[in-house]
Amino acid sequence: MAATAEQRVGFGAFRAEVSLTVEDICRDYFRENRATLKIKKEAVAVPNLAAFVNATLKLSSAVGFDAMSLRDLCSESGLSMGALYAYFSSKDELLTMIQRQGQATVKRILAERIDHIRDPLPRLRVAIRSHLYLSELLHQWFYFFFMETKNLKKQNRTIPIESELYTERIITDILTAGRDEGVFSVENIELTGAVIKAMLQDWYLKRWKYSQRKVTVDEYASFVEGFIESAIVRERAPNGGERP
Amino acid sequence: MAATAEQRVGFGAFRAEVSLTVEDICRDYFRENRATLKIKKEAVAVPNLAAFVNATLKLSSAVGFDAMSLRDLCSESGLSMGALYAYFSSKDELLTMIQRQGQATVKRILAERIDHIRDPLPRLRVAIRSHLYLSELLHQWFYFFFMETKNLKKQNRTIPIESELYTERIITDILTAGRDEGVFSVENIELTGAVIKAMLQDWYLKRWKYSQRKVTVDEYASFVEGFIESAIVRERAPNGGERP
DNA sequence: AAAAATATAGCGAGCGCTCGAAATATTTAT
DNA sequence: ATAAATATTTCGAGCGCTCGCTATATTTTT
Repeated sequence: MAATAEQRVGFGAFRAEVSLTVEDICRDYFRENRATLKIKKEAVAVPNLAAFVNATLKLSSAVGFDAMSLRDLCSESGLSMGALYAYFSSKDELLTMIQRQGQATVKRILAERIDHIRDPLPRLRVAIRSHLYLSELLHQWFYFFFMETKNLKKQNRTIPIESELYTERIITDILTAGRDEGVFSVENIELTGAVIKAMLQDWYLKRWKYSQRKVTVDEYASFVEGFIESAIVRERAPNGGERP
Repeated sequence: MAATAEQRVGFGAFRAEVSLTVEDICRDYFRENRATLKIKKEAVAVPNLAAFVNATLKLSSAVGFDAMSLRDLCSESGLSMGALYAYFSSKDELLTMIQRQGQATVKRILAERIDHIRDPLPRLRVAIRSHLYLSELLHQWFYFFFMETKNLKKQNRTIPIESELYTERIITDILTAGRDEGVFSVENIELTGAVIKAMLQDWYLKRWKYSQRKVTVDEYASFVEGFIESAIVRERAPNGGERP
């Protein structure tokens, strides 16, 4: 019961509320692409898609997408080469699917989380926490986005760039609103947004470091919040960095 | 004359003072490994090593080290497969050489730059600027360090990890000294060091973004300095963020 | 029995790497 | 000084292997 209660705040609450699995993301993909997919039955397709995606994320985080062979991928998935090519017409399509579905999911959830919050300070806090929590929940996806961008074909190169700028834009829009309302003191909004983004990214790029030091995502989130606020918040209330 | 004068401060001055070329780094490598290298004459070996290293950095920043074929590497270098294997016994040895020599060079220059500065605030400033300037000067090397770590064999995996922690340690040691002397107000030194490192890293990981926005390394350095100091410096002098 | 899904053997291409010969530079002999 | 002998460096075609991918046979579902 104590454990359940603890999960009602911070990352635990976030995880419970969004309840997002790889299968969910694959189901979206299946339903959006029913027409063109060779495999017709959802009950068969979705678990198999999830198996391929999970195996891809696992193997390519170990050796990189390029170095991952499709034979290894199939044996990790428990399926065959033939099955793989019934779902994806090429290795590149597999890569593109993971990129597109992942980015779209992240974008959707981020928007859902902050849309209803108006005041700049709480909005900034939720944006920061949501990004960190999402990257914790979908750690392998985030790592994949960053590391495998260079393997994308030209037509898809813009997706991760847009995604990077989209997230940064969320931050800078909040900073602008906060400055206009007089609650933030920000000299250079563009660069402030960039370094906030860098801090958020470090959480999934250096996971080995933080998990070795036993830093939790909630600790990191609180720290980053405090660090940013001490640099940009005009007047701090006595408990400015805390929430009830 | 005006251009020369401008180079006396910031990155221009740094570049002039350290005057570091790829050939210099290759010369170090040649002299340290004279005994085991097949090619004996320095005047022959050093330019050819530099040609291979330059070509490797260029091609692998475009497609990744793994995807770079040795045939492409040779034609980019203007030398043959046979020549390549007279200098490196395997593709992996080429990778290891670039990692080791690069990291050692960075470590050496960083130490040279800060060793003589005692007071925490100026020491922190020089550490931050030196790291940013070095990553600007050796941009391809830094990018290579980060992106190609996963391709290293297990025996060399510890090198980039040590290097990451070494740089972070330089920062956290300064923070600790500054706190002890009462000039810094830092609650969590470990995490503060980690996010400072993240900001330094962003400069070479997102070069496309900053060059597109026409942000210079000196502008970025000044901003990061100011951002960090507004979060950790106890009392700021009226011109606390500026230098004469 | 027909349709849908999966399994497997095999293809051409491109990979890292090797090796004997060719080219070049240096030393020795006359 | 010149030629011969030797040492050093460079070359590139070819080897074995694994890759992404496919054609076809087999199994499972309806």
